Amino acid sequence: MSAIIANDRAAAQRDRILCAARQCFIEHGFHAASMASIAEAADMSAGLIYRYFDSKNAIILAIIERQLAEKRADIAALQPGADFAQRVRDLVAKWRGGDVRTMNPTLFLEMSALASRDPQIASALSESDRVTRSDFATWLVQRAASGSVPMSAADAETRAFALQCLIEGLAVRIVREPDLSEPMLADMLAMNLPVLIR
Amino acid sequence: MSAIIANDRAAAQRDRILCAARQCFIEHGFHAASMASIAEAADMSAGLIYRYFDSKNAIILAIIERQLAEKRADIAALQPGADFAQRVRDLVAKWRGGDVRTMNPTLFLEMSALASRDPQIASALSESDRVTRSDFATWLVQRAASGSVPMSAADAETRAFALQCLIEGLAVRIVREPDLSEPMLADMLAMNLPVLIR
Amino acid sequence: MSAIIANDRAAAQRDRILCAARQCFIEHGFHAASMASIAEAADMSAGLIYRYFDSKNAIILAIIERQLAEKRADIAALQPGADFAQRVRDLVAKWRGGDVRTMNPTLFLEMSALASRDPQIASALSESDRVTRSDFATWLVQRAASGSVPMSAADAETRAFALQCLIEGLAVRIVREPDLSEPMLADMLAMNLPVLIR
Amino acid sequence: MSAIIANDRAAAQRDRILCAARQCFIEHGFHAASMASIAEAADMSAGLIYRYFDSKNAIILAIIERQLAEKRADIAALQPGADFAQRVRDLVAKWRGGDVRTMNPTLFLEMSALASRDPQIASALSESDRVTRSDFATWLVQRAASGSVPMSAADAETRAFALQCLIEGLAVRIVREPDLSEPMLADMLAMNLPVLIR
DNA sequence: AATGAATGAGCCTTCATTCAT
DNA sequence: TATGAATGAAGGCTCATTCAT
Repeated sequence: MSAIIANDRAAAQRDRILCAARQCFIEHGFHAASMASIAEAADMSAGLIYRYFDSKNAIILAIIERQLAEKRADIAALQPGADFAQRVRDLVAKWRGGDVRTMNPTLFLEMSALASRDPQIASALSESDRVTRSDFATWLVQRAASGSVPMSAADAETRAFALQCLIEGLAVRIVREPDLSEPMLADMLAMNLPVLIR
Repeated sequence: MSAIIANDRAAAQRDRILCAARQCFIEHGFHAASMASIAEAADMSAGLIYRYFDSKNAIILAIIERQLAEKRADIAALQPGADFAQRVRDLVAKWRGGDVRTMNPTLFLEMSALASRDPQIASALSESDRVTRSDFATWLVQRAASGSVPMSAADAETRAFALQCLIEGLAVRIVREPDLSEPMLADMLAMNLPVLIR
Repeated sequence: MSAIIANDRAAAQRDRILCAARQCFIEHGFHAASMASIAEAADMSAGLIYRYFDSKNAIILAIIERQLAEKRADIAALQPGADFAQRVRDLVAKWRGGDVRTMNPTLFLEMSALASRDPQIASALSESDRVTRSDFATWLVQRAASGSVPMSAADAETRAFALQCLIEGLAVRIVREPDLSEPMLADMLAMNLPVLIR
Repeated sequence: MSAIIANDRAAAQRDRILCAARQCFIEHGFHAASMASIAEAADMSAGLIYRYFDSKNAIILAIIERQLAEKRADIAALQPGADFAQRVRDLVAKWRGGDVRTMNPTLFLEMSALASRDPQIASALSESDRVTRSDFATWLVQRAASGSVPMSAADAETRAFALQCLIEGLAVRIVREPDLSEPMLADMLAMNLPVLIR
């Protein structure tokens, strides 16, 4: 049992570090955030971090993996009858509000940029995105099945793909134009979501 | 005329530096690309770069500004009858092909991420995006006017906004899933573009 | 107590750095002395210095402040009956002998030159000099009071001023003519000091 | 004759450079003044300076030598009956006024500090000071001879030495306390000069 | 488990100096 | 004679990482 306690402690420490790192990465970017700043944010010594992570890069990787896991969990939790448009609007609101638990758009962009340089990150992201899209397509098919008009798997995949583009494009927009007109955003979603998810 | 030659040389040097920097930034990211690596790519000494740019930051800024100018020029060159879907497909093809002249998707992501930390970059990007959207909306209105169904300015703006999201989301996709299924991409565009630009 | 030890260590490190820096500054001048050379003289890595001082400039400032404090302490320790002429001769002997604890004449000149460029140093020096002069004038008044002929405050200040000039001029001399004739120096002091301090 | 013209031109160029360098050295110090700044102040290209001087160090040396020559000329021009106290007051006034032609006090301090590092400069300064002192002692002897009380050579030398200390000490004072009380300065000179030069 | 002192490599930048023109 | 582009060597400083305690 002491092993479990120890493990729990280790997990908690890792978590403290990852949360602190996330904050620092969002604020300064992966490269500009120093281990010292992460240590300070995690309220521990810089040296201690290396007991839980091999390197700064390992922290980045862990953050990315955790992010992907959360995304997948979100989709798995989708109810067939969910009001998807509302969920997207909520998501964007969280982005704009700087919510701590949701994927941070700036971090999302940096993570993505990193993928074109680090093969490990690249395959993690592309695999995750494929799975996510597939999960979501399944959800679309089931939702359609419960309605009057069924949807083919291929059609669902294409729509899932379009939604990925739209939502991620929205993330880019939020970062580049933080004070984007709210009504235009709502109009845009109202115009596109019904077409896409039916 | 010797002044022109001199100016030409200076302009050529600046250009050499910017191209080299672009390559380095794409390969390693803004922060990880060292002035030394840029100098090597530009085939000159590191010190010489400072005759043409005040700092590494100034180079980043110059690249961003040039990128924005090109984007705007592209939109200004749009013909009313242009086959927009085709153009988007071409654009994506260029992204995938690593075209040197088009906006590089990875660079685009880093630039965007940078905006959430550097106010100067932030305002440059948000201003540029606003202008671009407005220009494109104008193009949409004119195009619609030449057809049977006119389009309100507000509607056009919303559509332009949606297109920004779609295209930039596509850029994200290309970076994260470089070997995305080509047909799915075509299907997606075929499904969405007609709705958006009419 | 471990805190005290830690603080002691930090203070000792700061001291090591300041001593090393002093040596380097004397040998090469403020500007020509590199952080690397200071680090080597202090037998530590260059990076470590920055744990104890914010910048090279901060080191210069610390050295200056320490120097000023010591000067003031010296004057404060002056006994009313002190043989001042002897003290000046001792001082000059220390200068010539390259004593490590006394104000180094070369450093004194560089510090002074620096004052005409750095406002912070300028005000530190001018303030210190004013205080030093005032302290010394007080000493002169008291000394005169214990004798038969009292001395006015203004008179004392003027004499203190003259002594500053004389001693600092002597410092300049020692630097510019290191092998100045010892007897002439003694004669000069014998001729002037009695007039000045009475 | 064209050779003479050429030489004149060369001399004029050297002079332009030295004046510019002097300004820069005063403003920024020997080390901090860049060749580029000197070139700009001399209104010529940086490269051209190297046609007239071997190196930055050579410029420093030339300035020092010129300074020494001027000092000696000043003393040689002293009239036996000159009001020396007045001359010293004038000198100090020029220092405070930032006169361009007189020896600049800050430069004087830097030059002196340099002497403890560069043997060439060291010997130039010490030789010059010795000669200057001797010249001035001769002047003192002659002046005394024209009065009622003759002065021995040794006595004159000691007094000349004392004056060097006093005046150079004054230079230090002016640099360190630019807004020194004018009356105190006058009092000090009135108290000391009569004793020294008789 | 935890600290934080210490290192060393590397970064951006400056600048004296050279040289083709 | 004159320019100014170009170089290369430092220089000050930061920071990921290690290690004695």
